[in-house]
Amino acid sequence: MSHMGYSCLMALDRDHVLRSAATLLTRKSTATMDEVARAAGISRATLHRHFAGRDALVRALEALGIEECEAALDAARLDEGPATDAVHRLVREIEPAAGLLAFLYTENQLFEGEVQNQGWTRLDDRIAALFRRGQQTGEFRIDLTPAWLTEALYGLLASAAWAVSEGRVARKDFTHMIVELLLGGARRREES
Amino acid sequence: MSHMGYSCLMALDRDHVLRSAATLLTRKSTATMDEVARAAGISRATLHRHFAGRDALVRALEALGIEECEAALDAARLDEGPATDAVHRLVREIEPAAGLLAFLYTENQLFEGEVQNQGWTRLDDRIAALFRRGQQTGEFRIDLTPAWLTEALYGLLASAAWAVSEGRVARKDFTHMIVELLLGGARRREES
DNA sequence: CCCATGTGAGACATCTTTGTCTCACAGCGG
DNA sequence: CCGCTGTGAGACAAAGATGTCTCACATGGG
Repeated sequence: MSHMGYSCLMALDRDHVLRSAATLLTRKSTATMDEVARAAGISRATLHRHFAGRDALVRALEALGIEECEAALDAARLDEGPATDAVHRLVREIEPAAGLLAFLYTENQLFEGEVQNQGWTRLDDRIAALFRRGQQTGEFRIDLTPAWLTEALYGLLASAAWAVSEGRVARKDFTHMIVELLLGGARRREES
Repeated sequence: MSHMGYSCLMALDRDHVLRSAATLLTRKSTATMDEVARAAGISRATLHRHFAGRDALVRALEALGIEECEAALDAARLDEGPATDAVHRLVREIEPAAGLLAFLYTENQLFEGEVQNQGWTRLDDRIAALFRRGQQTGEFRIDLTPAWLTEALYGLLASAAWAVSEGRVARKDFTHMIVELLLGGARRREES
């Protein structure tokens, strides 16, 4: 059966292409289809055989980003233990996807009018639920809304991804910087 | 003298065009020159008479953004009083420019290779200096570098600007949300 | 009134990107 | 060896944005 060989190879290639595209577009969000193809080591024709067009590619990247985020959220076990620890696990798990996430986050600013991908709202809800849980257990303050904390998390992830890629901060500090700022803020804690 | 009438009108128009463009590009960063012109109530030809091309327009917007930030930093008197209060004043003063800033912040991610506008590094330095001062006075923790805090401030400003423009958070909470998260974090303070 | 200046409308060529198509070639299985 | 499949290279037209130019018009000052 040629079908099996076909679909397997295509699937592998498709995933490889997708990840190459993610890496490239993370750095240069305006990269052309030709550049994307070149970065994946294939020709533009073959790239078009995988993804009908640029829109399809971006939507596939969106699906990949959502998928990786969902996986990160699952791995972080947001429902278990103190919300504080859950946030820490979340950031640690989501770090590898931060670059892609930053690309999609800014990309989505253009889709203002269009339909919001259901996957994002689902992610938003899961993350916001974590913050809400932290508020209910008394770990988090209640004057900052879960929606804002979720948005802020995205912003910090994007900022940190860019800052790391430009060498302004060390990659190894990624999780620590985000978690500490998000949870603890810049103000020095009083010794208790 | 036709020169005076000319330059005065042009200067007024130019500023008006620039602010219209800022408003539009803040919402839709890929707006076309024609849309920019239409938004400013002028024709594409006239827009071209003010700004040689799209690059020139973006660079003028960059200059405007830098100028407004500098003004905000001046108005915030970063050197006076507790650093905590200075951060608060800074965010309050910079709020009107947050949308433009968000546009330029993401736009700058594309200029990775090119020369970094000296104006940005100057702003970065002034803001980082504020955080460093706060660390020296013992107000701020020292395990978060001034560079990261500066970057995080940009990220939070952009996130908040987008969240407000999409109605996910209330505009009146803008300053409070950013300042409280940046300084205090999400974790609830122990009652002292 | 007349003219200079700035403007709007639109035509136009150019450039870039995109999407489609064709053709030749390499690899692999039968 | 033959044929099938996927690929690369390139040509091609279409679309969109940009930059330039011309021309008619309005307006305001001399």
